[in-house]
Amino acid sequence: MGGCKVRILSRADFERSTLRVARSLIGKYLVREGPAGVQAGRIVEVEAYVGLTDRASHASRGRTPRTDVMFGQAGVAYVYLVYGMHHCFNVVTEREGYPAAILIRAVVTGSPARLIDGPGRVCRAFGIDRALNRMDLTSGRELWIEDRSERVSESAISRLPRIGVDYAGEWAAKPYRFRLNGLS
DNA sequence: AGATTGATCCAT
DNA sequence: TGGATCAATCTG
Repeated sequence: MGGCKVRILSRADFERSTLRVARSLIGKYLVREGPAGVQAGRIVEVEAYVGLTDRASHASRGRTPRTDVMFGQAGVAYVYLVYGMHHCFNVVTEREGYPAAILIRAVVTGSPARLIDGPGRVCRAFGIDRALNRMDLTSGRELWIEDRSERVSESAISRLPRIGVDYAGEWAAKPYRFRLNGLS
């Protein structure tokens, strides 16, 4: 088939408004090149964490050893351990000095296709852990995101409140979660 | 609903 | 230095 271009997302793709990048990540592909070979998953759910004032964001309490990566260069991985057990994978966005990132919450992968629903499950399935924290996702090595020229219409995406951030007051209700409609 | 698990952060 | 907290998941 002609016209089916594949492009690895570049720094410039991530150096934009986090909400817009989050929206655009739906339908892109997370690709992991590891010891077990190459795996790819179609991204179907993400959450945006935007700036110092976003009380749901780890960065809302300032720049610390953990959140430092969120203040850094866009297109870099932010991977952390939550509840002592599960890893969560994020992509850093926006200009340097502005803390923001997008959590990858669900992908569809494999044949037959199966939904991997939940950030901890995504990391487990793709072998992502803190060893990949601060990795440059634009290098085309180990971990990156591909645009495979699949258009996803606005009407195919729901905007919902983020999960597990009830502590964040009014910020908990903001529709910063983007999910593809029609998933099981 | 309750247990799990350990890094992180801040106040004691 | 101690302890509350946590962007989750599994089992019942």
